[in-house]
Amino acid sequence: MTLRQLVNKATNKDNFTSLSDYTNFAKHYLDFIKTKLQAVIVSRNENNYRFFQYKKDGTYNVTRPINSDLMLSLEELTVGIDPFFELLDNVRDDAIDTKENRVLINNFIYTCQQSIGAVLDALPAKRVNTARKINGDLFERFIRLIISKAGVDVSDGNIAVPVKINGEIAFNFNYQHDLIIKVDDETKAIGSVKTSSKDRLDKIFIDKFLFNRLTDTDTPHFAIFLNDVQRKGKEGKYGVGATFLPGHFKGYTIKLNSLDGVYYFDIRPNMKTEAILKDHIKTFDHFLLSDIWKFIE
DNA sequence: TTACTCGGTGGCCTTCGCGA
DNA sequence: TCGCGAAGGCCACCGAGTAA
Repeated sequence: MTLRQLVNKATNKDNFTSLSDYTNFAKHYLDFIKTKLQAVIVSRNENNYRFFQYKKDGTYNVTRPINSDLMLSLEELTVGIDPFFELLDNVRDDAIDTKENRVLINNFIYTCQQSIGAVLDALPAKRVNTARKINGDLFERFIRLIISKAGVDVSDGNIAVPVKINGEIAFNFNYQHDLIIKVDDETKAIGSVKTSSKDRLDKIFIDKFLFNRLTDTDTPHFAIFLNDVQRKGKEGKYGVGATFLPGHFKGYTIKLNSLDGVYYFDIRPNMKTEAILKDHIKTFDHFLLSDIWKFIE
């Protein structure tokens, strides 16, 4: 596929309605980047990140940072497709829980999603906001498809919570949720899916606090993030900057309420070592192989 | 059909903190 | 005191949903 064809495909969300659509798109993109890039730029500050620069057909745009430790090659992705679908079908089987499968889950999903994001980075400057919106929506949809494939009833949508003043319903508080996990029509957990936590971390904590207070329930709330890095620097000096705010996370966790799960595909190093963070933040495989089943029990 | 609201993204800018 | 990188916040714009 040419870059133009990839961009045309990525900008139409109707092209992504099944898991196969995502894997096929990633295959085409990984095939493209093997030979048709202008350059691969290594991040100055964290060397495992790469930036792909397109040729003239992509107006020499430079992509978002791609974690080379997670991004699969075309060959690795192709070999991983059947095992990936098989493990989704048997995700509760103890035999599935191996180190290799956990790595496959995280890297496979990361690769498919970043393929879309990186293609959208080829859009001209005037369409960057379109690209951002589409990328976020497609990530949401991807995660819903994965959870659904694993056999869990999941949807998105609005939940209107009536707010009473002096015993009378005064107005409705509308929540738009990315993931609503249900069992027999009963909401068991609510999830947020975002490509990064940037500027939106606080809201997730506050949403849990208010929702449970208004509904007088203890509904679990969790969050799934793709990564928390963004490109920084100028031409020739590209690096990555973290967009995760550890102080805010710890503050809300300790002083408001902790979330019932926070999952990353591209987890930041400090999330694995810093107190409080390492107790509350895990990679996505933990969600799929264990935590989600606790929510629906 | 139109107007409006809400939630989504990542680049860019300012402020802060630390080391030389 | 200065310079640099990290941290934190602002912003523009888009798309979906909903009410009028």
